[in-house]
Amino acid sequence: MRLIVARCSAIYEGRLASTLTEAVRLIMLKADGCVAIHADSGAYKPMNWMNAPNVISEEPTRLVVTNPKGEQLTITLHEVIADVSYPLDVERGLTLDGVERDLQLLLAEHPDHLEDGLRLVQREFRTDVGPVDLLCRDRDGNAVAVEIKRIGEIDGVEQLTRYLDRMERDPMLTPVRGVLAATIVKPQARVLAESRGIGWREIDLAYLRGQKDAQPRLF
Amino acid sequence: MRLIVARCSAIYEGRLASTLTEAVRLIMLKADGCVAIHADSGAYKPMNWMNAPNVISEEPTRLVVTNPKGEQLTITLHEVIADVSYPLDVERGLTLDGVERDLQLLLAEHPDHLEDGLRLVQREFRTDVGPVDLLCRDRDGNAVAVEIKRIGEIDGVEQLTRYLDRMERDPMLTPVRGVLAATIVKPQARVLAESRGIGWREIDLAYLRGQKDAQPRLF
DNA sequence: AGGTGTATGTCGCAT
DNA sequence: ATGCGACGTACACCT
Repeated sequence: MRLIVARCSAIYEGRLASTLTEAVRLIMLKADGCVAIHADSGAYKPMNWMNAPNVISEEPTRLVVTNPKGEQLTITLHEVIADVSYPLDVERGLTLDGVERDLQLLLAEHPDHLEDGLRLVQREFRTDVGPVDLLCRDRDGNAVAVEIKRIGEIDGVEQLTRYLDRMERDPMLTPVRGVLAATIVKPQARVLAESRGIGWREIDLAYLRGQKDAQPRLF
Repeated sequence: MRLIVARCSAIYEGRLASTLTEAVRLIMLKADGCVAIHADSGAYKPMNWMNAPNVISEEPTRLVVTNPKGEQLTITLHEVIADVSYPLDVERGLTLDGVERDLQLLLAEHPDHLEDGLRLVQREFRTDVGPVDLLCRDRDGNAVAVEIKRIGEIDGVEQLTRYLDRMERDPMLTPVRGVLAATIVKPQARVLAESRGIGWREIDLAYLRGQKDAQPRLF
């Protein structure tokens, strides 16, 4: 990891064009060839950046970064204030918990949390427009397709609509109902879902976890 | 901008939970209170981060970052290799060129570039499933909904279809035609649009810009 | 390599 | 603040 603090300007030309006027900023050059120009605000997004792989050409007052797609970032160094390098460890240590996959596994274990009497048939049921998160049967034996999102938005309703459209054509499945399940279902997604006869349900992740923890003790 | 290179571990608890095992990484502390932990790969995304505003509590071997939403990042410092600070300039210098907003403003000024006799009624016309980029009337006085994209893909057709579906129900608007406008309209988007009776049009951004520059000289 | 779906997305702009 | 759409989205995973 090489860190350059410099008064610099920059031009990016690629998917769009941008110019960055002269100011003191941090330039990060990572071991994999990534380059990022950071200002003193905004943790996530650099002012300009180039993802690996890149070819970096270093001249006395310029850094020219080019990638195979033909995008180019040209950094002009007007005054270098610091230029230091440190070897960092190769990364392997990040684990996440609480993403959509976790929701899916929990609901697969407790489909009745969505609707009384619901039974799981298959997780990741394949259609030719993509996999449905959960295929279930309700208490009457009718098919129910469940689309799971961390946050339920219009996209999720569209996705589920495409699945339902395909599944309705399968005589083994039709009629199929759809349910959008998410920790939060946004208002516009509710409106769209309802207008299409699709159900929606907000999931209490903590409660579901409680169920999971409690279950083994019951037997 | 404070830069700490340290052998560290971290725990994030917020929208989800994550743990980061011990390794040498860069910790960025920005002037606005943002914090990011960067590994030596991936220009864009830190391993962990906290966006402003934050409260940062510094102890001898720990940094605890808390935001008003209750999210928390706890960084344990096992060995500090470097800890330096630099004052950076306040940022003001980034300009972009060629994005959707430009297209929208230009087409709002020159709706007739889309179709002869087209007049603008409203930009960002609101429906309950989101705003339509341009609401226009054609030479016969019928409503035309225009969805603008930099690159026209299937998503744009889906979006416009949703708007049209809602707008058709409004007696003040119906019948409504749809037009997808983009600098490039991809083949699949053309096919889907046509199959739904939606028009599409490729926009010459340079020509539109010329129009804009030329216009004042005409009067 | 290209397409699809997720994201602690972030960011800007609207109500 | 919340809602919503765009983004040089990035990124992982699949065919």
